[in-house]
Amino acid sequence: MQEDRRLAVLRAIVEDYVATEEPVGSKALVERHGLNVSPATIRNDMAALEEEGYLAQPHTSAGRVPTDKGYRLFVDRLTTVKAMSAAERRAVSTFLDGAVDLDDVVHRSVRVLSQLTRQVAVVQYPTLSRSTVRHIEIVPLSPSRLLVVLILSTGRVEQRHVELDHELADDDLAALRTRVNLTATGEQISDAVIALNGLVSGDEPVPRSTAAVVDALVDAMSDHRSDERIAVGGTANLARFGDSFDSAVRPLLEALEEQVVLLKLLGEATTGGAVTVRIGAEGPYQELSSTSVVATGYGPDDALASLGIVGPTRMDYPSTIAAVRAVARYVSRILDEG
Amino acid sequence: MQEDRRLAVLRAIVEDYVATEEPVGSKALVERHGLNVSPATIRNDMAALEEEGYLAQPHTSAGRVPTDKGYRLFVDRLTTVKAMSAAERRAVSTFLDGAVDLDDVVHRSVRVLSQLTRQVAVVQYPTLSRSTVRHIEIVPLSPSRLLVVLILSTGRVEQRHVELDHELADDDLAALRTRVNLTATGEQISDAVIALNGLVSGDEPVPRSTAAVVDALVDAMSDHRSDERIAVGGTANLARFGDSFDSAVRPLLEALEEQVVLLKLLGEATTGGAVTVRIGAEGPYQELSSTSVVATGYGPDDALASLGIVGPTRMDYPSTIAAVRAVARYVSRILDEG
DNA sequence: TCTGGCACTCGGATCCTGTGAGTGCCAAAA
DNA sequence: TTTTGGCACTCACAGGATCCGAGTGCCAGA
Repeated sequence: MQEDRRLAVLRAIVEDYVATEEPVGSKALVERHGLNVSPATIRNDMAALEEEGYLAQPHTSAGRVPTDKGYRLFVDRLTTVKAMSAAERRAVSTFLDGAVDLDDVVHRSVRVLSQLTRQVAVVQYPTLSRSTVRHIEIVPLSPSRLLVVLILSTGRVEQRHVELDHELADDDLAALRTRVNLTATGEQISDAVIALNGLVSGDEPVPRSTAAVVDALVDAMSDHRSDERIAVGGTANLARFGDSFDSAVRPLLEALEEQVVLLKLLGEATTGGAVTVRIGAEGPYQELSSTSVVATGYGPDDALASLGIVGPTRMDYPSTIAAVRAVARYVSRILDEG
Repeated sequence: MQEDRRLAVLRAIVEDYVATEEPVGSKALVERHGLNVSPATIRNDMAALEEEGYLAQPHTSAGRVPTDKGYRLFVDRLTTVKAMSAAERRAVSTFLDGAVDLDDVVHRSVRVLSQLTRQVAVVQYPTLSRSTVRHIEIVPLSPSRLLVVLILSTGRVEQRHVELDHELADDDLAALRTRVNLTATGEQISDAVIALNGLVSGDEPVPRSTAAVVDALVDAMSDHRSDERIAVGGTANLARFGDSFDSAVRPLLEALEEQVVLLKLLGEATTGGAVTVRIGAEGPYQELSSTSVVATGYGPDDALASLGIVGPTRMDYPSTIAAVRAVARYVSRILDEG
């Protein structure tokens, strides 16, 4: 019985604190929410919640503020999913539908996500490893110089230059093109790498040009650098941090520069289909103790790559989660169609 | 005679202020620089410089601070170009030489530029209009669906989907591929657009598939959206702004989100070969009155696109200019070779 | 034209104080 | 056992007063 009320108090505190950005006291709480008890009762509850670690006091004579643990409980048990308005949903879909290619999809997603949440948005480009090969093109730049272009199912394009130590006739080039396409087209990257390597590892020797082209392709397919590509947007929203600039914004700006860190933050999200929330110091990054990450996977099985937002622990989790989920769904759908 | 000394005083003040970030007074000035006159003399000079608008006082009993006009004079007449150290030059060249494709070149440039200058770096992707067509590829995705890939001399790749209202035989596809390549390959974008349009505007009717493919190509070639692509890096350096967060960092973060604004800032630079410096409120953007832009063109004739940095008016102009120029040169060279 | 001297200014640091929001605790009521 | 009203207490913060010193402007003399 009181347990229920205590949770209600916690929820109310989280909501108020997110809205006002100020520690919330017992009196204000009873007034703003329809709690039919006196402030003193609330004080007892708050003391209990603080005892259990869900609340904290900035200083003795101030209101309470949720701790990471408090937010965690709020997110896990007290959140009623806040659906986006029809207008918002329409905005997302029309904006994303206008995209012409993969780059455009990613950039538009980052943009719409940062505008919806008013936070810093991060979108990872589709991972190479989950793509299939759509087509391989070999373009002669000069008699002994080739451009190898790898087109993936996700719309991603990788290119590599190949220098030959001998000239290659047009016929041979065409044959090579046909051969690699027959070998790799339609395959998953991992399988394509194996199949291509099979081409050159047989008993009989292969032309050096074939070996060079296959090398370039395998290199492009195993290029983890491009797995790490990321788009960031909405950094202007960092200006709303206002206070705690040095302690909060600086490390965040640094993290945003370090793609590896970002990927790790997002990475936790790709497991499972749901939206993942990392609150404050829950992750491995001490410096980001006052920021939360809301992220999820997208694409087939939500496993193609991740997207999400980074913001202060003090954020509106219900709406943010809804926005992240919605954008992920639309992006998945678009990639599926395109 | 005194004129010379006054300029020396201005230079000294700019240098000291950039180094210490504090208004500089007459006494400190004579001590730090080997000026063989008394503080009182310097005070007279400073008063004169203030009269002429090169200096300002934050408040009555404080030292002097350069005005925009003061920085301008410093940059235009008092700057001895500060060459980069051999180590720095080597770092730039080895780092940039490691790039594998255009994206990589741009990202690495942004990175090295922001690290050298410790400012926010901005690099514009090579403009479409200055590129030539390297190759056009047409890939059948299904009997009535094509992927058109446009490969440009700068290494840029654009792709478009084409839906046909009829099926296209392989032979026809090959013929079409040959035809558009013969028409456009090697041409400047502007000429290629004209030539391609010529293909379909003759008296005799052309197959609808040809028209559709040409449409897609022309669309990709006239896509100004991709002219607006930009890479930004080193935002973490904004943290060093420290004071004046709201007045300086917020508008800057907003500007960095708005590619149009950024392009305009950089855009002034592409004219002429030299490094352009915009100081404080010299540009059209009131909000950026406490930031300067140091930029230059790169590529053939320095006209392919722009790169540069954005930072506080109080910055080390000589080194910054040297760094921007050096990076632009290396990037130009790499694009030329690649 | 430069210099030393001198009075003056004023931002910023430091300390003090009053105020009020908010707390914890206790005894009485429910 | 839980809730409530009362009451003393704490403490951040704003406002005011004071002091300090870096730096200036000006002037008379070198």
